[in-house]
Amino acid sequence: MTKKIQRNEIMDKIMSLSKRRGFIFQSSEIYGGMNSCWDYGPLGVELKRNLKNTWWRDVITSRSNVVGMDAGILMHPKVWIASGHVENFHDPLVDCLDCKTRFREDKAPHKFKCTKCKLKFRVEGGKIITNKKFEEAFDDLNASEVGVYFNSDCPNCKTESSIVLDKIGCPNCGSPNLSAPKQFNLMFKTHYGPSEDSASEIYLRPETAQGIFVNFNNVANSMRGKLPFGIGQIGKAFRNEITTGNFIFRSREFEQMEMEFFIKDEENAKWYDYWINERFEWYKKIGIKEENLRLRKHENDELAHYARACTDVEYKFPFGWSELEGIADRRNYDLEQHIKESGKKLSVFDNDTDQHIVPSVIETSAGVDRTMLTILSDAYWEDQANNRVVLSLSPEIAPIKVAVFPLVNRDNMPEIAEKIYDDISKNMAAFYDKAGSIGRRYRRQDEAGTPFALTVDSQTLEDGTVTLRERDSLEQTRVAKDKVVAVLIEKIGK
RNA sequence: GCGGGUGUAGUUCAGUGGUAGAACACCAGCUUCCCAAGCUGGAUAUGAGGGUUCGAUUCCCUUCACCCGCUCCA
Repeated sequence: MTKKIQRNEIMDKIMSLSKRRGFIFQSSEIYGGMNSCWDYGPLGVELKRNLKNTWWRDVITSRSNVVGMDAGILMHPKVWIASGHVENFHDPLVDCLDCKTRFREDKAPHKFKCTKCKLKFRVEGGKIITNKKFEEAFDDLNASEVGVYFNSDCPNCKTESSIVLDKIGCPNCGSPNLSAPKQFNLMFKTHYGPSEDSASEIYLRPETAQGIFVNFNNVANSMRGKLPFGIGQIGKAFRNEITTGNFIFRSREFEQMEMEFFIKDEENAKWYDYWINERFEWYKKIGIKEENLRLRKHENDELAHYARACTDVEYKFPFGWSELEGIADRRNYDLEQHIKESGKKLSVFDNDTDQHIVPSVIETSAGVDRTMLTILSDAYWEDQANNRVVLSLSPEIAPIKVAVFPLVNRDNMPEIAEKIYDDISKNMAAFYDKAGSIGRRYRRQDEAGTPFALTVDSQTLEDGTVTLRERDSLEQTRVAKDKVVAVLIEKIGK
């Protein structure tokens, strides 16, 4: 109980800080807001850009065998037929009319019977289970649509509307009193063309990955790709989620950082392990505390049908452990699907075997916004001893690297400080502030996550050194003002 | 979408069927030689729409948003 209250408090504090300091605002706030849509403010956008740049550098440009690309959000409708999203990207949900819980219909055990003949069967996990005597009766029925059996005709004796629910059902209260299942398609539809009636209906992409797969030949040819090689991409994706929430954790418009690493199928285990490790280490590298990170391997029953294996990087959010990134062994499912649908060859020539092969793929799929929330939650702390709120962002991703202050607004200190600020801001994101007491200005920057502050004081007038103050330790050292850029660059470590 | 809770300033909260208040934050000035000090002044709010009423921020209805749960995933 107390735990729950504490959790909410931390999320509330992060949300409030995000707004106060200009990290994240609610979308369209002056019109009452948009359900789980969020905008990034001045500090948020810098943090996000730094995050994406770090990913781009560490996954793409620092590797000789990975390249980037940027596909459009709008794609040919057939892409989503091939990928399986049109057919599979929806959830049939049922409401219990008694206890009001909603659940996926195929997750609840259903038992049906015919009121005339002796037919009884149950539907569990998308499969019809019956005794052998009645097996043939079910040839034409689709086991995944449990709802169709309510009041349906008996497939055995053909009596009309004779099938009733025998036993159910609601995984929560056990009641058989359920609503008809509703289908929720999770893809955003829109019209491609200015006139709605003549325009074709297309989708906003629900993931960035397919933009990579459909460009496989283009990229492989232009970069002369030899296995193994990867293609990465950062971009927006859209899903009409049934439930959203937890601040920016799950929203309908979100940004992904995805990389498809194409390999020979027999090397799948090696590269799968390799990327799990790489990606896990990356989160530590951007400053996330190791004790708040873990890997979770998917059980066989939660794997997508095409996936051989999947492991999530999870973070311990204030609301609990949740997924940040999935590393999946997708075999060559996606390329094969596009080969089938488009009729084009999507393969590379393997010199070892003198054959064209359709490579398998290890996918790393990370959520930008989730990582943002991770960074903010992980960096947030309250320094009781010094009565301050601090975001301990790593210098590399901090929106502002250094703040420059005159200790007091006289004796030429503001002018000297402004000059230092001008020099620094040519090299990195800096911030100049002369308003209020020095302590207040330090506090403001602590909340913004600025790792360093430089203060011009009376000693500066004498010997040309300034105070360098570190955010987390509050330690102060003196640095010659013409060396600050070099010192800072070294401390930021880029 | 369903159930429960909540909407008052930038934030966190008071309060009232009759002029809406505080703290912190913010802005300007003074003061100030290193960690939210002080003084003076200032700007800013009842989520939206409708109803009842002489009068609604308060009561009622609708709607929107946020939080928690169900569920799902990046």
